[in-house]
Amino acid sequence: MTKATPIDAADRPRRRDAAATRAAILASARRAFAEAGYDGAGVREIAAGAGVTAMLVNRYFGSKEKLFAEVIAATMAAPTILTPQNLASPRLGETIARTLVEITRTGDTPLEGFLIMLHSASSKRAAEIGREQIEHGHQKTMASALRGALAPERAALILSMVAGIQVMRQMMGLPALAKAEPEALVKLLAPLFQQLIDGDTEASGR
Amino acid sequence: MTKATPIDAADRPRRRDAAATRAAILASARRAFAEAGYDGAGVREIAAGAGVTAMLVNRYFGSKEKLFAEVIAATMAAPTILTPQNLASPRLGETIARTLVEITRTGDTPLEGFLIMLHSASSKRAAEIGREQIEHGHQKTMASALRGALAPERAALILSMVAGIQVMRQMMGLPALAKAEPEALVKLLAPLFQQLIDGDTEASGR
DNA sequence: GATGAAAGTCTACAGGTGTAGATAAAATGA
DNA sequence: TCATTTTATCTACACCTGTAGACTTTCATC
Repeated sequence: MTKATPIDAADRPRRRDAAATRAAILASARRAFAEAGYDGAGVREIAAGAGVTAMLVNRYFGSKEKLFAEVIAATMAAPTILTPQNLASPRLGETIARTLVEITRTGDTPLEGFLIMLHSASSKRAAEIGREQIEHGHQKTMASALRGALAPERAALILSMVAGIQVMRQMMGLPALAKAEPEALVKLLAPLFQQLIDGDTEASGR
Repeated sequence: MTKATPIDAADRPRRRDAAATRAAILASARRAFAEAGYDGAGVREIAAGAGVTAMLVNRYFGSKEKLFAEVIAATMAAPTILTPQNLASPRLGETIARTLVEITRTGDTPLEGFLIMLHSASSKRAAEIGREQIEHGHQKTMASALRGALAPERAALILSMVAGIQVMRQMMGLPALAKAEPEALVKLLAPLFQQLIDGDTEASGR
């Protein structure tokens, strides 16, 4: 046998380097959390993925909870489809839809933070950490960029739709979505997103 | 203090009744799974909620996994907002939106099956059970009731939106949604659902 | 009232969890 | 080359998990 099941550059007996080890643990944790959620991913498993021992994880991050918080913060900070500059695009609805469909098809990383959060939402503490990050990292940013009434609600609904699609397509693997023609989904979703972005119609009229 | 924390009719030393005990366990399990998910809810906890011992749970249901499957089947079978007869309504979009908003506000039971599934989606086995139920209990029913092209995809997207709102409003507790004016959310959501129901616009035009 | 079956509980096990403290190995300084 | 500090591991501990087998209590029927 070669080794255990190491990740990336962790297969060679990495030279003692605190920063690199920390990064390796963070990367392994990110992957493990995305796959199994907060409760499902064990510290020993995360450590093994980074090529170290479980105890080192706590030594670097204090506790599993703090490690999770840092992973969430890191993944949420990465640029996603929901960046402010994207909000300037004219056909933003289609952009969001297309990116979302593509990401949920390939399981790409830009929305990994969201996925981790969804997988971990059953844990109360993890949900709390995730909500904080979503609220400050996405919802408020989007809301301030949207014009018109009910901006916070509209922003939150956009995030809800993203979350819903991720749940059904990536987590549940609902065949109708998982095997759907990507372009067809984009055509269906684009006007929905656009509608929430514009916030037109009877949003003001009572 | 009265007793421990029993449920419903389990506070009085229930007369020995297999059917009633089974039902009590099922009810307790339903509540526990909805709150903590498959992994989060323990057999002992479920049993305590029904006023029995953990071993009795396995005696009645074989295993935790089988108990979960039965809970899911029961909650999914209950009538929800997504029933076929509702699909005949003219302003169905608004009906769905209003019901969804109301249910996610009060935490009412009609969508509890969905909530359980979302909380349990991190467990692979639980997700598999849930997907099967969703697919056959909702998605296919809806799809066959929808007219026009891409019916399966549109049905799945409606379910995705329901799931997304539940996640953000009930599980994450995103303030912008949790504290939003119900009627405002309905006004925002109704046209989105209606659009997926009608399936009009450029769905056919390429 | 005794008997047999049903309903429920007790004890226990093997495995897993996160984490604390002491210990070993490697790198860096003198 | 020796000493010191950093980096990483070993051992261990409480606790919790789902579940199996033996045991005790209650009920219904003869």
